[in-house]
Amino acid sequence: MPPDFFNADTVSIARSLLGQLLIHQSADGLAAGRIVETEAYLSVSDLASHSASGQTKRNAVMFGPPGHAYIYFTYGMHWLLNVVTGPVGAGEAVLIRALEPLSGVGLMQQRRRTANPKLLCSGPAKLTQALGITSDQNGASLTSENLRLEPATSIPGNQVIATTRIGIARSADLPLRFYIKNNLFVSKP
DNA sequence: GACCAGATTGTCT
DNA sequence: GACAATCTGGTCA
Repeated sequence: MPPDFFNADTVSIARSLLGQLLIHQSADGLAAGRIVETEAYLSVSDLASHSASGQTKRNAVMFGPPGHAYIYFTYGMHWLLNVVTGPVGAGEAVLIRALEPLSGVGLMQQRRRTANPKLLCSGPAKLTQALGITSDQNGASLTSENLRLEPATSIPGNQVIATTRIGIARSADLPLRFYIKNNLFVSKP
């Protein structure tokens, strides 16, 4: 994606990331998929966002330059990948929640220990495992050679479902989750 | 398909 | 010391 793609309105970016490609080249090989589900996390008005209570060591990347990867660890075992958005210091990001596997499916199957294509990337922790993304990539640019977002398909507005986000308690009523209508690879319809 | 418990650890109060 | 932007495998239907 062009670098200024990320210095824009977070909700617009969450919508327009649908259909684009996420690619990770690791020592084990290349794995890539098409983004089919995202969630926007905003600034002070959004109590579910990690940035809501100010900057800490953990969420520092979220307040840094847009277009970088904010990756954090949760539930004692899962890595979640976010795209930092908006101007520097905004503290906003888009969580990548699901991919449709495209390349390196064999590698994904190996990493996920399942052959079922629907179980490879249909959730935020599943896709990081399938692509081999961990804290090693925290703060990395998403326009770099090894880890990047690439433009692919543009999804028409009438094919995008907007609904409430998953797994949060505060600001749970905001319609900030977006996914491609009727897509088989979303985490939950 | 729906519901539920257990896993497991970094981060912040 | 509590909790977490989740997943899996179990039970029951």
